[in-house]
Amino acid sequence: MDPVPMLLAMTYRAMGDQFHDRLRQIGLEPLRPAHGYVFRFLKARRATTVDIGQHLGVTKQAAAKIVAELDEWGYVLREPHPTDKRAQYVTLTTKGRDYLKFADNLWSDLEGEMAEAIGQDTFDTIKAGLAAYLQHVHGEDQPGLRPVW
Amino acid sequence: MDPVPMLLAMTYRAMGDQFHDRLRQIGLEPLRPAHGYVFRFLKARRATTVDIGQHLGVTKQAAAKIVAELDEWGYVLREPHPTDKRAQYVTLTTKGRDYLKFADNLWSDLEGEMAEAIGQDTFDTIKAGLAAYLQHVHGEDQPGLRPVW
DNA sequence: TATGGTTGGACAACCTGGTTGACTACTTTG
DNA sequence: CAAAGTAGTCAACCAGGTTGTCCAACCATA
Repeated sequence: MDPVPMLLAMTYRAMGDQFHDRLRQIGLEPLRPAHGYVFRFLKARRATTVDIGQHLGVTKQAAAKIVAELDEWGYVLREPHPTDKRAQYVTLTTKGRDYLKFADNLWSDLEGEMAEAIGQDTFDTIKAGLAAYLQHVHGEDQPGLRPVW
Repeated sequence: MDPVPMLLAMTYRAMGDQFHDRLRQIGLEPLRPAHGYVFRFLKARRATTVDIGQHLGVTKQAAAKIVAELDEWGYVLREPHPTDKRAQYVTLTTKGRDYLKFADNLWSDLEGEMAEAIGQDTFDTIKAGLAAYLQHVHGEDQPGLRPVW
């Protein structure tokens, strides 16, 4: 039997490919995973480019490129920070929120299909088990590990 | 709760980081995941560069680069194909087999720690569940999806 | 058995998503 | 109020892939 990380990677790819294909079928431009992470992050909080880089675990320069793309495509916009003249808050536009909502629905469809294929109990155990493991290794704090230069 | 693919990715990264760190601690050069895939593939069969690319899901050119590295570092060697003068079989050296053995032990250590953290039953269910899901989406054949130009 | 299509491998140019490094403008702190 | 730290940008570079092209060898078939 393959070691768990290989199973994780293969499952991730299998689900990701399906996600991608269905977005394309519907004619929605398939953004990259990092964009999804950003949307999900911005949904819950106001954040600067540096915050986003921190969360993604990449440098602020890399984060800036991603934000610039999303801005250009109309998914986010940058507004001046109320108190810090250097900084900008990045916020989701309506287009961004709609995309996220759509993607979330699609993810739950795919999760549903997975649950159907392997059994709801098994599915639930997987989800809870992985979450518990992450809790165990990371404690409370989110992954963002690497320094943000 | 995060959608399953995010959990998969985060767990993958968490385990991978630990794997990487421990290899470094021991002073073994940490190869990239792709190299591990190649070792595991070569353990079971004799294969050409094209076969490897097929299995990794990358172009034969990309596969050739990886094989060239592994050759240079002494983990594999290329021998003439017995019947096809164009082709070469790529085979693991002793160094390659030792590395794989060591890595496999490390993986099972990490799996053991995961099982301890979340419970053996849960761990077993995750492993079997993911395997079942992959079986369901891919059928018998391994992932190698993209065309090998 | 000659021939035309296919395949393994190599070389080169290029693309993408990241990195480091340096710099400016602003903020925070001692 | 000076010194250290931080948000953001620009630019150069790097790694790991991609296309595109080619040659030599293979294979099917007429």
